[in-house]
Parts: sequence; C-alpha cells; structure tokens
Amino acid sequence: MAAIESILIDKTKLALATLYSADVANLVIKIEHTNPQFEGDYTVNVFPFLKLSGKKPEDTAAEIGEWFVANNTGVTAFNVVKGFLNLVVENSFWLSFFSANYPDAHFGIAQNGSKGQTVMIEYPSPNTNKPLHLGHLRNIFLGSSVAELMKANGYHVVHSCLYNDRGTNICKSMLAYQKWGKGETPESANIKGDHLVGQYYVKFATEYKLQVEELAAGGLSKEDAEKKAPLTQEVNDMLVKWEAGDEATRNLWQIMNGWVYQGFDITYQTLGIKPDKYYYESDVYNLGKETVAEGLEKGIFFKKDDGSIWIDLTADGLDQKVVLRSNGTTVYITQDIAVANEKEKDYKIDKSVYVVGNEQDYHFKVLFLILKKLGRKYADSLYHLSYGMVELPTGKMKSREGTVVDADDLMEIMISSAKQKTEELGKIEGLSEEEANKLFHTLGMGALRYFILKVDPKKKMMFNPEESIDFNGHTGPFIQYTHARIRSVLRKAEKAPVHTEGGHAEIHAVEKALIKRLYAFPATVQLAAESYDPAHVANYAYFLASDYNRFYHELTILKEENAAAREFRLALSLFTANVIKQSLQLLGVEAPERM
RNA sequence: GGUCCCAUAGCUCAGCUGGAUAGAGCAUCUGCCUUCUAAGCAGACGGUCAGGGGUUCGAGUCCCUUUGGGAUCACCA
Repeated sequence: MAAIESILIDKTKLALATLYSADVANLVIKIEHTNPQFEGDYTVNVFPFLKLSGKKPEDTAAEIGEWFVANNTGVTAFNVVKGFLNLVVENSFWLSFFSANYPDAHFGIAQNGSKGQTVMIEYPSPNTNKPLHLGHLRNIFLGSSVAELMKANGYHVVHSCLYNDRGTNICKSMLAYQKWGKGETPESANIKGDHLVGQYYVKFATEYKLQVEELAAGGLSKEDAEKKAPLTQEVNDMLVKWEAGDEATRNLWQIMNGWVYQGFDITYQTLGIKPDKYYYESDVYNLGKETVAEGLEKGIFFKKDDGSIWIDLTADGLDQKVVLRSNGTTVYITQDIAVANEKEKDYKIDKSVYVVGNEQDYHFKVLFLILKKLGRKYADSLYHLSYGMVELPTGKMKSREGTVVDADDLMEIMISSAKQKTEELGKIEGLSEEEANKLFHTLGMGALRYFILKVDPKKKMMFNPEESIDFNGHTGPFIQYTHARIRSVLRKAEKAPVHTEGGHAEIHAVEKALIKRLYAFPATVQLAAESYDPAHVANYAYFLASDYNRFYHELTILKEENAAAREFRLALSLFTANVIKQSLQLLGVEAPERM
C-alpha cells in the first residue's frame, strides 16, 4: 500500500476516535482512489462508520471531512457524495513526491538481492522431441517476467530449466528417425535440429495412426488396436533398451537430443533467456527410488500385491497415486520428487516456483502434498504458477498433428511485421542497417511478449495472429512508441531537466493524473510479484503511456515560455520515460530510444 | 461420474482485498499533422456483467444452483 494511503487511514481512525469516541483499535479501514468523475484524490467510504457515529452517511462524511481540513492532515478540501467522502490532498504532497523521485532511474525497483532470499523459477521445461511452440512462449514470457518481478522485489533469482529428455515420447522421435531417417542431419537437411527431430515425432504419429486404423478396420477396438500396433511394441522395446544402457540406442539418443538442444539454444537467444541451471530427467529419474523407499519405511506409501508402490490421498480429497511401477521403474511424479530434492541440495532456496500449464494442476497438488507428507521442510515454499492454454481461432494446438504455431516461425513473423510497418511509416531514416534490424527485433518481440503478458496468466487466452501484429492501441509498440517519443523530446532539450521544489506550484489536471499514476508504480510492482502476475504491470504501463500522451497533446513542453513550467514538464517526461522503461523491462520488453 | 478452472460490448481483454453512472483496445463512423514523433489525440456508437436464487446499507466481485465451455481423475510425461 502506498504511504499516503496508510497515513490517511490512520488519520481517519483518529478522526473517528476524536469525533465519536470510537474504539478504532481493531477497525479495518479502506482508502480508495477517487473516481475520476468526482473531485478529489482519495475516498473514504463512511458506510461502515455509521454505527459509530449514529448519524446519517452525509453528516458523518461531512464531519470527518471537516475534521481532516481543520487538523493539518495534508487534506485541503473535501466533498461528500452520498456516503463517499472525497479528500483532496494538498498539491505540495504530490510535488514533493515528484521532486524526490523524478531523476531516479530505478524508482520502485528494489536492489537485486536486497531481501536476502533466493527464489528458484523453473521454466520452460520442454520435452526434447519437438520444437517449442506458442504454449512454450507463454510459459517463457511468464517465467522470465515473474523472475524480473521477484528481482524487483529484492529476491535473488535462480532460473532453472528441467529437460524431459527421456521416455516414451523421446523414443517415438528416435524410432521414426531410425526407420525413416536415412542418416539425415540438421546440416544435410539445412534445418534447425529441434525442427528436424520434431518432423520425426510427427512422422511417428502419422504412421502409428495408420497402423491403428488398419487394425481397427480388422475388427479390433480402438484401445486394443493401439496396444497391438507394432509401433507401440517397438517403442516399448526401445525404451527398455535405453534403460538397459544399450550402446546404439544411447548413441542415437545423445545425437538427437544434441540436435534439439542446439535448436533450443538458438530459440532461447532470440527470446533473450538463459537458464542458470539445467536439470535432466535422465540424470534424476532413478534417484526418486530412494525417496520411495523412505516413504515406504515411514508408512506414507504402501505396496500392492504386484509390487507397485502407491500413496493413498483419498483422505485429502484426492486419489490413490502410483509412485513406483510394479517393474520397479519410476513414474513422472517420482521424478519430480527427485528434482525437488536436487534443487534443495543445490541451492538454498526460500521459494520455488514451477511455471507449468494448468492441465497439470492436479499433478502439482499431489506432488506438493506428497513432499509435505514426507516432511520436506521446503514443501510449504513451493508454488505452481499455473497458466491457461493458448487457443487459436482455428482450434486447439496439437503437436502430434502438426497444428501448432511454431515459436521460431511466429517470432520471425512478428519481426518481419515490425520491419514492414516501420518501413511503411518511413521511420528507418538515419538508422544504420544494424540499428534498424535491432529495432525490428525490439518491436516485433515487444509486441509478442506484450500481447501474451497483458492477459491474466490463469485464464486461457485466444491468440489471434492478425491482432498480434496490430501495433496500434493497447499493444507493446504503443508503449514503446510513447517511450521513444519522450526520449525524442528529452534529446531536443539537450540538457537534463532540473526541477526545484517550490519553483512550480501549479499543476494542470493532466500533470496531476500523470504524477498520481507514477506514484502507484511501486505498489503495482509489489502486487504483480505477490500475485505472480505480470499482467498488472502490463496494464499499468499502458495506462501510464496513455496518461503521458494526453499530457503531451494538451500541454507544450519544449515550447513552454514559463521556464519553471518547462523544466517541470521535462522532468515529468523524464520520470515517465524511466518508469515506462522499468515497466517494460519487468515484462522483458525493450524500450527503444527512437522508433 | 468426482474434482478444479472459466463465462463482462460484435471481437480480444481490464475491473486490486464487495462500494459511486461497469472501463480499455480492435472493428464501424466523425474530427485533429506549415507547433515538441499521427505507431498519437479527441468524440460517437456499442452492456439484462451466461440464467436464477441468497448474504449485505451496497454484488461483475462472496455463497448456492442451473446452463455452456475447458482441464483433470494413466503402472504417459
């Protein structure tokens, strides 16, 4: 909560105690921003106080308002509408806030690590059998932005990435390559490694579907057909070989995964992300067995007749869950238990965030509960940042059917759209080719990140390609444009603005709106971090840019004749540019100097 | 069937812990570049906040219920 608000709350309590001899010790009071249609900065709703005052809403509000004005509280005027007491805070409050903070390039941002706590954020954790797609982009944008938010709130951040690099799905790509690959390589095919491997994953799915259809036509049920399909058996055999350490299988696995990692690294580079720590399922998948033994000993798990090991969570409203197969191999959740233990061993983590889609809500509920039952002390600091699926106007995305929006393709489209748009507007004049390309990247990626991050993470979102390349209105480029526009004004001013308190006492309505918006920035950053929701910052940045553009149109800056007013407006412009830049940075979006 | 999530303007989304006449953008229509970047600004049009009950001085927001959509409940990951 902003400082002024808690002061007004305390004063309101004092007013109630003084006027009505009320016991305010346990009273919870809320202060709201005054609705723009009324005069005032903050509003106190007096309905909850009527029992204390024993008077009508209007009279109660008026009495408290008069008390505020009479008692040197920083409130200069008030008005009453029904039960709403609108308070006008003295201009000097806003001006001194402004003077104290306008040149601060890090306003609202805590120093990295100042909180003395470490948070680990795991994203994007892809499978290594296909390239990244639009869903991964939402994951990556959320993960990297939340990381920035945590940093801005004083946490030390560790970015981790878990590669699901083994198992049935990986074997599918491998098998298809083995059967139909003819020794093709990313170099020979001139294609990114992850895309090449992904083609074989699709190839497998296609061939498998044919086999199943054929069997089904022969009279088998779909379920039986899937089990009896020769490819199913071949994949299982390959998995057994892999687990046994069969040299040829392991070699192929190493080679193909290597291709995928090379491809991912290129994509990561375009995205500007770099994990600090990688975990590989292939390294940890066996480690979970020790924990299973521990759980069995503690009586948390139990063994069934066939040798499989389970946990019964029915008392917690969940189901029974297998943690070790009858053949002694681990399942997904056992591996996640192992990874959690490894993370704890590797880092002293105070908080651990998993950025994973909401289709795994149940999985994480179970995982966290198991860790808690096992008595892991870190179990309470785990958080599943669950986000909704990205949908397309054409329907759902399915990797196996190739109906996904590929991450690399999409980024390329965004960047070339930015190029086209920029050239149309004639804005590349005076830029070197390198600068121009950098700008296209900044704008294209900014548009994409903003488009995805402005939506509440927990909600599923519709990705309309046509809307995403629109750079007008509520978009990243609109905010970037506002920043570039301000920088242009500041360049023309030639020297840094100097605003001295008291030099300029009058504030225009659009200036005041802007200052109030700037004042709200730190609270917004805090709220976004606490709720793991970058959308708060995204929407804030939009309103801030809007406020500035209104100010820009209504008032002159450089041409202002009154020197104090000119400096004030330049300083306000500087302050706004700084905060826009910070906001965009929290979203992983760059703020261009010109565009 | 059980559990969880979602439903706000033609479309995409805001709406913070319940508060005043529910806000933006896109789309459609109107104005504004010989003045600091028009990727901008101003205005018009557009809503029974899915339906129904309840709690409250007050409900888009909380509770119940119906409907519609999605996810999940694997010895897949």
